[in-house]
Amino acid sequence: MARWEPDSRRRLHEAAFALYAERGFDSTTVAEIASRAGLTERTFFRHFADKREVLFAGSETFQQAMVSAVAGAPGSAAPLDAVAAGLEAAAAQIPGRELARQRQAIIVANPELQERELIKFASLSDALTNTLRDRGLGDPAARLLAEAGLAVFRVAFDRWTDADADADERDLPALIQDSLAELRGIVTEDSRTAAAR
Amino acid sequence: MARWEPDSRRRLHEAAFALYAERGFDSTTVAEIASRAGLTERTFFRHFADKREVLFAGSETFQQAMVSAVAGAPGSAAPLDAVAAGLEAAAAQIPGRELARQRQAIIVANPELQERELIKFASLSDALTNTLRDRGLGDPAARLLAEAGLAVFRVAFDRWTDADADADERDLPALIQDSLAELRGIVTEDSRTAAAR
DNA sequence: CGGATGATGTCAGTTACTGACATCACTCTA
DNA sequence: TAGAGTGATGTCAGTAACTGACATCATCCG
Repeated sequence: MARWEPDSRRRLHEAAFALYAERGFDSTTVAEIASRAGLTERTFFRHFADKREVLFAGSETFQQAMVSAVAGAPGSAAPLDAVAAGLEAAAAQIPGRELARQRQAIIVANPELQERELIKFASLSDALTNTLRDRGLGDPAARLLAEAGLAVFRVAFDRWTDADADADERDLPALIQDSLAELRGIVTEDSRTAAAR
Repeated sequence: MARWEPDSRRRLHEAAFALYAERGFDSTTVAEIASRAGLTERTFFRHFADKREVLFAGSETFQQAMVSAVAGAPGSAAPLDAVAAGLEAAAAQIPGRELARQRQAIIVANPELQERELIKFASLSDALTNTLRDRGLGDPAARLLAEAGLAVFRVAFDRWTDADADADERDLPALIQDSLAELRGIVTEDSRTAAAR
């Protein structure tokens, strides 16, 4: 028999997520999380930098998927199409809608968690900007496109999680395409029409 | 003689700022701040919600100045001009360049402080979006303009603080105008020119 | 003159997080 | 195959952010 059960990190993650969902983030102590996972508090902090980081565990993978897809898009592809590929690749990293919904509910209920989410998005934006620069984009264009792309993702993601659970809704990739089409519409639209909005 | 020295909050603010600048944010304890201000730790937390909030003390005033100026711009003014007025009014709230520089140095050295700054900007963005909606702007337009306006502010502010201290540089309002002009240029530019950047 | 007020002090407690060291199944090597 | 490493975990003590409850006492107001 192994000295330790093998999946400490996964068990900690599941325990934390469940407790945050049940009692709320603030009312959950790290000691309780560790205890439910059959481990100690000290071990929790060996796997996660802090109490918040549990909810952002997949973020490196997420960022990596996005960046790789953008970098790997054909050189002939338009910048916005490369970004679209990145968004879809990132979306594929997200597990299931119900989990995403629960996670989002935990985050919006707590300002500290919103702060953490904001800095994760900022890091994503930086990485995406650099990747677009590597594709030959100029300085303001790369940053603007990165920000716009992430805005598209956020809009699509919010629609996906806000959708009524009972209705069988469109999936995330489809919503990303929709949102992207809206962005194209707004940007392409001539200025007289835009001013009338 | 008064029972308490009158400016507790100001003294705490000055003490905290000085210590953060000298030793860094992490290496400063609230007990030290309170002690330098001639007060107790408990009193610190009566004036500031947490250790970070000291560095964002003016943010409500800042936001108020910006929102008021945008709301008070003549109804005939173009949305972007109303935003420009807001940015200048907000800039007027900023004390001096040397203080701003020191503050920025403290913040960029610490991720927790960057998180806090991000959420302050998010709040600013929400307020600005709502104000623009009140002026009759549509839904995606208001948000986009708010974000673009704040981006302009950030660019101008960074230039202002990064400028060599010895050279007598342009002031913040002038840099805001410059940055705004660049935004107008990028947005107005026809798409063939933009693609070549 | 006396009670209400409000900013501060005091104190005890909780909890996130850290560093140092011990443990012990497993593995690799001589 | 013995014995030295390795690595994930446990144990323990400590620091510091933050909170709640209650005391104090100059000032203000009736």
